[in-house]
Parts: sequence; C-alpha cells; structure tokens
Amino acid sequence: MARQSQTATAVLGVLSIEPATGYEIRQAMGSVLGHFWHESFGQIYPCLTDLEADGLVQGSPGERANSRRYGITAAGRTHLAGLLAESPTRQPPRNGTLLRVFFGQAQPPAALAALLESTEAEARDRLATFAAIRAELATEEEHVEHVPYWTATIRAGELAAEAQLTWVAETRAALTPPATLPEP
Amino acid sequence: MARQSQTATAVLGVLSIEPATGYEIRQAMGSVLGHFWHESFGQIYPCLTDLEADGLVQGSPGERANSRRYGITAAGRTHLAGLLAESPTRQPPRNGTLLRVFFGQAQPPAALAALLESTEAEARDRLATFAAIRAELATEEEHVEHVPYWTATIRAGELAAEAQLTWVAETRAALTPPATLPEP
DNA sequence: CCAACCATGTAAGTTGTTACATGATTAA
DNA sequence: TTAATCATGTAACAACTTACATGGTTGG
Repeated sequence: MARQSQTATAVLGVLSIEPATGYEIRQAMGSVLGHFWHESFGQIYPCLTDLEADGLVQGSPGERANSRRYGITAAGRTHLAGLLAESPTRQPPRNGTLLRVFFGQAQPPAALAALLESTEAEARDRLATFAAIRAELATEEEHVEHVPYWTATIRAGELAAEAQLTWVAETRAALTPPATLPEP
Repeated sequence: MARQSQTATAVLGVLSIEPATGYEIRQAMGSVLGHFWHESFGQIYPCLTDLEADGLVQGSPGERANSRRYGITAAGRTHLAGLLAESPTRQPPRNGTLLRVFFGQAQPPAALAALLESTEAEARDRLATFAAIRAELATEEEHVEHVPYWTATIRAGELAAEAQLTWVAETRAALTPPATLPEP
C-alpha cells in the first residue's frame, strides 16, 4: 500500500497538474497550496518511492544529475480521484490563539492585548499575500483550467482572514477595559 | 522539564479553573474547549505525572478508589502565565477540504458538489452547537469571571463557521455549471 | 570561486493516537 | 445484574519534523 493519509493525495495531486521532482513538489507547497497544506521533504521522498512501487507514479531521470522527475500514471489518476472523493479527515483542533483566549483569566490583560495585536497583524498579512496571489492567478496562462479552483481556495483563505479581523475588533471591544470617558 | 508543547498549557489551564482528575480534564476537552483544542488520554496522564514531578500541580487521592485529583500550585500558575505569554505555535496547515478544492480539476463535478454540501452541513451544525453553548454560558453561575473569555472563544468559532457558509455559497456559484435558463 | 539554489535521502527524535488491560461505581 | 460511566495507565504504532550528510549546478 502507498503511504496512507493525505500525503499521497497531496503528492498525486501536484503531479496531476504536471510532472515534478520531489524538490518541486515541496516548492508547490511553498506557494499557493502551501497556505492550506504542508508537507516536508521527510514525507515527500518516501511517499514518492511508495507511489512508484504501486505504479501510481512513474519516475524518470531528470535534467540534473541524481534528479528524478515523476509523472502520474493512468492508474495514479484513477487512484487520486478515489482519494479526493473520500471525505476529508479533519485534523483535531489545536488553535493556540483560542487556547490562550479561553484561559484569558489566567494572564495579565497586556498579554491578551498583545495576542490580539499579533493575530490582527497576521490576518492583515495573509490578506495582502492572498491579494497578490489573486493578481498572479488572473494573469496565469499555463494552467487556465485550474484557475477557478485555485481562486476558490484562495477565497476561503481571504474569508477566514476577514473573519479573524472581525473577531479581533469585537473581542478587543468586549475584553479590553474601556478607557475613562473624556469629559463632556 | 515538563512535557513541552502546548499540552502542558492546556492541562495547566484547565486546572487553573478548578481541580480535576485526568478523566475530567479530558471531558473539558469534550465540551466548549474541545471545539478549539484536543488532547487524548495518552497525552494527559503522562503530562500530569510530569507536571507533578515539576511541582506545577499537586495530586491527591480522589473520592473514588484509584482516582487522583490534581490542583494547580502557585508555581504552576506562574508557569502557566509564562506559557500563555509565548506566542502560539501555529500548526502547519492541513485543510482537507481546501486540498480537495485545489485539485478540483482532477475529480468529477459531482464529487465537488458533495464536498461543498457536507462542508455547509458541518458549518451549520457548528453554528447550532455554538448557539447552544452560548445560551448555557449566559446562565453560568459558577465561573462568572471566565465567561467573557469563553464567550470570545465561541465567537471566533461562530465567525469562522459563518465565513465558511459564505465561502460555500460563493464557491457553489463560481464552480457549479449554471443550470439551463428557464424560458422567458 | 563562492554563494545560492537544486536535489536526494536517511536517521533520530517528538508528538500524538488507538487499542488494550483493568477495575470501581452508579443507575436502571 | 447489567450497562454505562468513571477512572488510570501503558504499549504499539503512525505521522511528522528536524537535522544531518551529500553533492551538482548556476549566476554573479
């Protein structure tokens, strides 16, 4: 069996777009997809070996010495469709920010304020990044068929980041002791 | 050193609210907190042992045979404040739904439609659960000091779920081939 | 020629889940 | 009395990260 779990899905998915080396698969996780899915070298290379053993991908010597470029096989495409059809196994929740808010009573107000601050900064950062990616996608020529799907993915990130900004604003108002009112 | 990572934070945090057995800590993860943080027995019990060895919690025989109830010590409270002040280590992204959308081209349209369907159902479910929790929190008498923080936590969940519903609606419109128009 | 990048792979370690083993207590 | 729940703990395993080891290639 190919290495289970969704690593195989991610690797096959990337190869379904175009052939790539392990290094390039990792790079794919560094750009658009990387905001929603992560794999490290330590997973990718063994996974490629397993997938090739199962005939789901086909490796061939790459243009550089010692490099190997993998393409997806017909069996691989079928297998990928099957994997994608499985309902996603949601990872157990581990939200460090909300863990800290939940135990807000156990820390000084300043710590919470700093947490909200950095949450906000991060959300703004992500929005800027997504805007840039969106602009890039609009001028994409090579993979036009994929653009609607990639755009939808990015859109999910945008909406999540916007929700986060709303939350920060609301929470700041609710948890920050209101300043003394200016005299009338 | 106590077992690192945020397991200790979660366990100390729960004990900072009130003393509990390992079983009860696990139960805490089953209700409000459980929607944002998860720990399994296999983590909790060893962690409690480590924390006690470090003098951060203090166990005493519980009301049942073989049961042990832990309370947080003064040193534990200080340590917890320190842990909470560290900026949250965000877990590497692994969004199974968005992985599938990103590779939308590799699957039949019906599979994507089903995915959106179940994403929507899940978001609605979560909203209903959060509404129920919110109602419960409003009548909470025992831990009034914590209620604002717990409410803020729930609110984050609500906003995220609402963002997901928006995303589903938008994505359905963008990716579903429009039905043939009714005749005028 | 040197820094940056392309490229692969493994080994060790950490983290976490699951299943199992065990048994007490409570409520129907 | 029997099922559900309370309660603890461990062992096996799965998943993943990190660091290391190695070396080719490209561009300034």
